[in-house]
Amino acid sequence: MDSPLHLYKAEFFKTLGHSVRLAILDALREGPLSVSELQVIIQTEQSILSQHLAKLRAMKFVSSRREKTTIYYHVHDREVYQFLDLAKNIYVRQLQQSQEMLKELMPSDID
Amino acid sequence: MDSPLHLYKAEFFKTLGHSVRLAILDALREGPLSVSELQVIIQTEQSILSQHLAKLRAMKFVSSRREKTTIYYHVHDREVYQFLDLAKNIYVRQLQQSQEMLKELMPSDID
DNA sequence: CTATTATATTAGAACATTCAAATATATAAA
DNA sequence: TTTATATATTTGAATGTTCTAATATAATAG
Repeated sequence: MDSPLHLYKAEFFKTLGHSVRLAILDALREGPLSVSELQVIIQTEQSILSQHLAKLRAMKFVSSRREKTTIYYHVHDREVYQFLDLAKNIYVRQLQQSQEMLKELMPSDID
Repeated sequence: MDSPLHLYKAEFFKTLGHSVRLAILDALREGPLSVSELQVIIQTEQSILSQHLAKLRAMKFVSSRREKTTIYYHVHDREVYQFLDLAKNIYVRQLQQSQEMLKELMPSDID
């Protein structure tokens, strides 16, 4: 049951399971950005950003190329955006459902 | 940057980031199954299975209904399968790429 | 060479997740 | 009731992840 492939799949999703890493992928939607450009957008410590980039690199979500001292990152396989958008459909529905449950509970009194 | 929605997205992916939970979703592809049926398929401790089912329930990936003493689980939103299949395309390509890199390194000698 | 800029890596503390075992709950049958 | 069966929850130890701070590397300019 816990075949290497199952474990790999789990790693794939774990890699996406962090808000900073999702923010990085979002930021790279329109094209490559350097680490310092990402730093401005994502508003996070240099070393934290680098660590998260390392995880995305390890899982081949992103690749980098150097230009003088600047390193530019880009998304390796643009299909991830289709994938992230499909995910969005699903979790938006999940959230809406929670909302509806809340509304059903709320309207009368708070108890 | 770390808005509640960003954090929710991350939780969504984290929930998928475990081989047992992925195996549960896979097992439920063809329709509902009881916990004991899942236990046979996934070959895991009762309490561990229950704990993972709880996480999938919390994130609304699955719902359950009771029939006498048996509890049947089903996938809440079948679009997750489209989504999981898209994910598969992506990580299979990622794996292939790693394979190619390995082959490029191997053929000559081991050093 | 040395200093500077950009980025990466490492080490350890803080925090979160998972697992295993024990216990709890819910239903039905006897 | 009591017992049996199916599943869920709780607790603490083991393990894994993230963050912070410090240090390392790589390229260039001076």
